[in-house]
Amino acid sequence: MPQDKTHMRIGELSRISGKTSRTLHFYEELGLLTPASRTKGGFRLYARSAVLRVQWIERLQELGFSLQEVSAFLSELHAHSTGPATMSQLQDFYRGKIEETRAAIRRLQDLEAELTGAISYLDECRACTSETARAACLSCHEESDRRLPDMVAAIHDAV
Amino acid sequence: MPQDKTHMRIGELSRISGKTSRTLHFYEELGLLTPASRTKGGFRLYARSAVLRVQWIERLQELGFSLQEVSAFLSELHAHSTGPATMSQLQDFYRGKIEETRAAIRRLQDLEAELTGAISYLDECRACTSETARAACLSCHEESDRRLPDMVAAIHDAV
DNA sequence: GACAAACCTCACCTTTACGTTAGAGTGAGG
DNA sequence: CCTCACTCTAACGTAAAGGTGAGGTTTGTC
Repeated sequence: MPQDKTHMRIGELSRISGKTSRTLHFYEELGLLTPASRTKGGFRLYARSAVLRVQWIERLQELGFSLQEVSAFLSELHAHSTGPATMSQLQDFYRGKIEETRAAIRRLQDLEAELTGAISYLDECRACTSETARAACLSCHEESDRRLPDMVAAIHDAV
Repeated sequence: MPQDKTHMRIGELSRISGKTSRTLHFYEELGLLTPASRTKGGFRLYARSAVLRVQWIERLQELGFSLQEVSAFLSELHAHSTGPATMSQLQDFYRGKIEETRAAIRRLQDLEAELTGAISYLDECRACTSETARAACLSCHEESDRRLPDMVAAIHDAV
């Protein structure tokens, strides 16, 4: 067993974090994750906190950051960040993305509404297609107050 | 001027849809978009409804569909879809993704909350760092009831 | 010391959704 | 007919985020 409880090799970090070792190597290439040390033989030894770091990267990715962006931020941090400025920079970094995140949420909600609209339109549609031809179906709502949703319209000439 | 008002060449479709002509070519390669006809010289002529089609593709992409998936769906439609079944298939197609979309929204909302939490934590943090050293800052909330957010913790050992 | 499992460093492969020339042909106005 | 903007096909390039060996070394155990 690895005689050092405060450090782990890449396999363990991999198991804990759910990332492959290739991925961890890759993060290292990008400067996102550096092993605390190495064995004499060259094996990477990670601090326990590396797990946090990997999870952090994962979250940022889910927020739509690219690994490049994360790496750029970390460099910036190392470059001209003295003490408390770090926390301020972190805040700016997050503030920058939160509006984007909200916009993404709104966009998805709009799309969800469109989907729901199309589905319910098609529900009505189904009711009248059972005994009518498709050609009739395609216009069966024409006198209805319901407008043909774009999500359905785009398919009309498709078939 | 192109003497046919019901058709347009790729440039116009490109302008209207905001996609480059390369993109439209690409869609065609994937079977997502077919010109209604060609000029004798070989220029693509698109129907007006092509605009709808392109927008539809765009929406599906935003919903997380890959172009392959869209193309697969269209093939399926062409293959064994007779009349009204089409609309039913479209419905299934949409129903399949709506749960995923909702999950994506929830995920983003959670992340947004994490971001907000981190930002406000750092707000408090800033108040006390003005006259204390960074080392102190890093633990200045230790006795507080507020837990150190993961989004902040991961950065602690980074610098 | 021997062995297996884990690890190392290259270095090329994969997918997605296009971008980017290259070289040639087309269409409409003048 | 000329010209110029537009379009054609074909084919190679790109970026992101790893995957997949190859060939060799280290660790820890027996």
